[in-house]
Amino acid sequence: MLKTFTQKVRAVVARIPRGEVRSYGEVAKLAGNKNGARAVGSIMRANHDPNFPCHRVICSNGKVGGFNLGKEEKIRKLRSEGAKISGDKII
DNA sequence: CGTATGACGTGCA
DNA sequence: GTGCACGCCATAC
Repeated sequence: MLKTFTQKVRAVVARIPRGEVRSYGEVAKLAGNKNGARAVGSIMRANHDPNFPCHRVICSNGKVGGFNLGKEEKIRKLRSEGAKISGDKII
């Protein structure tokens, strides 16, 4: 039973289809807090699960945002899944 | 409980 | 497009 914001966020991010991306704000909204974009970032940063697709969460402006292993690695993963990226921005 | 920090978002110059 | 200030939320101490 998902009741905490963190758990909901994890569930939402886990549902993101391969090759697709979702902004922190969108995830936060789907999780219940439309203004919890920053909280989502904190949760993602705290998560260390390599099996968790936290790399599919980007900024609302199209930027890839950040990543524990470096944004370059994040971009590489997204590209591997079929996402279109120009520089550090999603197309 | 209060403060500081951070993988954000929006508005404005 | 770029840079800065403010607001928002979760977590660590």
